Amino acid sequence: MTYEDAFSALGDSTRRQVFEAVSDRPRAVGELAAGMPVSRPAVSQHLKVLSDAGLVVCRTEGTRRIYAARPEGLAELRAWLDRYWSDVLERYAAEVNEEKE
Amino acid sequence: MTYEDAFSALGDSTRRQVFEAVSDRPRAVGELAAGMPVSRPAVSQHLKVLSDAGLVVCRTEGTRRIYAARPEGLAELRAWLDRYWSDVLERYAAEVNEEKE
DNA sequence: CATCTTCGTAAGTCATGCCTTACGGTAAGT
DNA sequence: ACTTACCGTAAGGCATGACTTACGAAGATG
Repeated sequence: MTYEDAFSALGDSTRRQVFEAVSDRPRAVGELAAGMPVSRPAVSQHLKVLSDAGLVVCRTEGTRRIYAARPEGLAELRAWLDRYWSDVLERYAAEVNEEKE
Repeated sequence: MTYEDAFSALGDSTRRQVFEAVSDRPRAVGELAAGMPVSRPAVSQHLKVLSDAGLVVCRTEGTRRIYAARPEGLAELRAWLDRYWSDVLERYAAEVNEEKE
């Protein structure tokens, strides 16, 4: 939902791995778990966190759940980071100027 | 150092708060701890993590350690996110096209 | 209808890491 | 030199959360 949720969600290494896998292309839960060192339920739980953070979406296909990356989720994070980055640069420049006086 | 370190570091809520405080303007450790609900050593430990991740830098001023945000750290994260975002968009567009066939 | 596949959730275990108190070290002031 | 201010680190307690196994639900298959 917010950039904070995105940071918290992507803060975990395994969860980043899951997110990168579904970013490559949409995948089912079992397919994701097959390429990872953790169990399928663990992947399911990670997907729930990513979903709550608005980073992935899910569609049902028979008995399978296909998860895909949600571009808007990354966009929020990107927007925040862009604004924050320019703020930091501004204040950084101001600091350097003060230093010179 | 890498974008992964940045994500891990900013994944914690308290640490984000510390980082945002030093982004506003450079501050000493005690000054940071004064405006936060945790102890000074806790802030010190968070600053170490942020420093290892390349997100903050430190200069000594008498007995005080002044911490400041490091723009390059955010830049790395931003660069990764930009590239990653465009990749996701590409693949997302490709998915939509396949869906239409 | 029976079975198999695929998955989410519950319950419990266990490790990660966040926080605290205690201590030592360096620099400035008197 | 002694005291004070400021900080990093060590050690330990403790909560959060990541992981596992077990179970039940929903759809496909025969």
